Amino acid sequence: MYNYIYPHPAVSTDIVLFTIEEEKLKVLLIQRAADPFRDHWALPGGFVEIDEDLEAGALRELGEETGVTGVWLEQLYTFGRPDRDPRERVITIAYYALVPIDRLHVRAASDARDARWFEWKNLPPLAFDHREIIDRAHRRLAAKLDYSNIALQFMPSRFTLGELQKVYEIIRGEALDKRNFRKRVRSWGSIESTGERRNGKHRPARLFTAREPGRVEFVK
Amino acid sequence: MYNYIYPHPAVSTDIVLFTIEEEKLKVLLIQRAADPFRDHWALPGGFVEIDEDLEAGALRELGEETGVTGVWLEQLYTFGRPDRDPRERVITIAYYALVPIDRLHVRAASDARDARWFEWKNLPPLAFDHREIIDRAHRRLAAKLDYSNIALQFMPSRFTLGELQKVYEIIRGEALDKRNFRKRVRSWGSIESTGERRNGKHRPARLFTAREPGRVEFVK
DNA sequence: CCAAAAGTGTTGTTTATACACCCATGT
DNA sequence: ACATGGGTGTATAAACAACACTTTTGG
Repeated sequence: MYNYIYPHPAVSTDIVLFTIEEEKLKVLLIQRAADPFRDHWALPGGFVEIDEDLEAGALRELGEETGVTGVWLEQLYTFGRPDRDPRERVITIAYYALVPIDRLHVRAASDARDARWFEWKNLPPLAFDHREIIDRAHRRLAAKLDYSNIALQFMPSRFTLGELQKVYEIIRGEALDKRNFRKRVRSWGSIESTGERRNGKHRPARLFTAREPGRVEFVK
Repeated sequence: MYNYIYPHPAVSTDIVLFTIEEEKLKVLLIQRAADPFRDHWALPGGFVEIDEDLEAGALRELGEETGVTGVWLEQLYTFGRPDRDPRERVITIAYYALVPIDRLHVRAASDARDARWFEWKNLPPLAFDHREIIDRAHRRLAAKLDYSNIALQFMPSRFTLGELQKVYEIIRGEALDKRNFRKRVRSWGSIESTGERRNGKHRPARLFTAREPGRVEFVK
């Protein structure tokens, strides 16, 4: 039992984990096993331990609840409406993270009944204010496409320029010009050709790789 | 006395309040009257009340400690290193705020010995991780000058284009071209000429006013 | 009449956009 | 042979950057 002279809020982290699968932007949700909002879908997350850094807590919860580790993560916003949790005052520091197409080892675990990817365009009713959190994460992600190389976080270690363009088109919801797109990303200087080729059903495409895979930087 | 089964961190807000005075960018600091860091300078802020919205808490603390009210405010970042406060785990949601040159009614109050403006370039040693918070706020402010009309938050209700340009030059630390600057801000559409003129020591300047004074919006 | 800030357009450069055809492979 | 995505350059438009002189007031 822990005692305080003044009331303390609980503090949690929540993670909006995005990936791209089957040409759709998807968000990882877990099904709650306990009240409140039992059986509702919610963001992975949970209470911050008392000696744990916030980002470490977010990564730990993500790992425990979904088995996903080692992803790129950024603090999004802190949500603290007094009534956002019916149990007690809970302030949550929301993070968002991106996971490459090939790094999906999702399993349900701990206090989650189930963990599943949902299309961003077709989310179920969500617990708490998690819908608002996802909306804000999506706006941030879409904005960052314009001025950073964040999209590389969705790519496996080898990828084609066509695949990278597809990521943009899926998130932005509109087609882009192929030649202009290629000029743009190659001017970043943050990817390089491996010399290899991918054999698909058609003409083989050159494979590229990120020079600094974990690093998101501003580009123009 | 408040009891919890699991330990809860304390949660505070801190506010980086900027103004421009005597052609310098300044930050408001309070002198702590109590341990830890007694007599050190620190950001205004304090613990969030249990039923209080985060932004409301930040505004309340700002008012209590400095007498400043009704300013534009934006959430900056949440700082939560486990050892950032020697007393107990304290997670702080940092905000930054801008106050116009003419709206300074600063007084020390409540648990602050004193409240004073410090030049941003010449800050005293600060309590906690407040230096890091100020650095982040300054980076955000400088970045937002490029793609928003945030600088209008520094302006009184009537101002000249020369004064507005000065704000940019002070924060960016470099001179700007007058004609290009004027083209740029007038293309925003968010200021309008009042028809009045300001009589200074020299040729009178036209006075402008913000169309939506409290509103910060993206511009290109 | 001098000092000081206000006010005002044009030109060149860079950046962004629009646009169409041939290529290499698998079936 | 054909369907499919891969690969490439140029011309136009828009945005940005550089730049100098005249005006109006107070002292």
